[in-house]
Amino acid sequence: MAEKDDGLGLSLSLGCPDNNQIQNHHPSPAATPPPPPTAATRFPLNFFRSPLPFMQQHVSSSSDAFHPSSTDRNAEARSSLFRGIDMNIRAVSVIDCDEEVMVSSPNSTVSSLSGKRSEREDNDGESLDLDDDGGDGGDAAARKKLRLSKEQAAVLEETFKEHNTLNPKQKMALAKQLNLRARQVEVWFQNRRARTKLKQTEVDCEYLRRCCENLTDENRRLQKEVTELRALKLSPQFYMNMSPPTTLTMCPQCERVAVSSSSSSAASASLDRPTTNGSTHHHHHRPVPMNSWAAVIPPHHHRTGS
DNA sequence: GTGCCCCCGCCAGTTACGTCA
DNA sequence: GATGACGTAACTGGCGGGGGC
Repeated sequence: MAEKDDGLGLSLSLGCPDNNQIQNHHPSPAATPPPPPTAATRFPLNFFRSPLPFMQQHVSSSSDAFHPSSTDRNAEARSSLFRGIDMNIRAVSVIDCDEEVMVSSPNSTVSSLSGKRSEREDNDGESLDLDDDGGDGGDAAARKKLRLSKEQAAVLEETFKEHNTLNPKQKMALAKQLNLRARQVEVWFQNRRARTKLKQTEVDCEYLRRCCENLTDENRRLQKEVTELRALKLSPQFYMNMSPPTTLTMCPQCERVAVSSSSSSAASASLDRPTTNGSTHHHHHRPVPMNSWAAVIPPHHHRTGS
């Protein structure tokens, strides 16, 4: 499938994953304000998650500020016990919307009515009766799909950019504004989050693939270098006059290893990853060579202090 | 304090419908 | 008009968290 704008404003266009790009591509939700609505960033992938799975943090709590009070939830739950049934199953709602039925027969033949699902259904009063033409009987009409209008989709998108989750009040308000049912708004947000996550996964995969390629190249280069050095082992004079082609350096603070080379693209070999807060690792002011060239380093540089 | 139950929101996976080439 | 691919609305089942008892 050809790469195209999917309406999410997402693409798989990744540059070389150097630190800058990593930073730019995976901005921290906390540190980075929502980007301007350009084509590429209209709906930022990292709206609610870290760049890669191994850096992913639990995000569902990010919307805790919007979570309803228990009073609201219980009130809604109580009232929902007596509410109607979703438009898509009204045609088969041959059972009474009786609290006792709902509770005691959670696994009735009408699976859509089971348990919390039925209780969750909301007939928001003023919302559209989307199955108005329905009632045409038969299970074939059980699910009727609605295509959201462009205006509705646009409002939902705008709202999603502000919060990727909604509390019940926000959901109800939005549903009322769009003349939809709250359940539809809820479903839209769930699907939207899923789409965002899927896209982010694709981006992550692409990023990791490029990292793998770069490391493979670097490994190949180093193997070649080893071979060359071994070949030169018998000519120490040449060896001594040779400038070090590659230096493995280690941060004395965190003992991370980085590769720098005067002859290679050092950025491609960096092993630093962006941190979860979007900042890169602290600067390595005094890299400590780790390879054979490290012989020139005074011994005290390697003290660990313990 | 703890355990149980209920309710809720969310997610992953799936189904089914609408659209388009 | 039939068909397959694709996007997406809607559904299902499970899980974890919060609150009440």
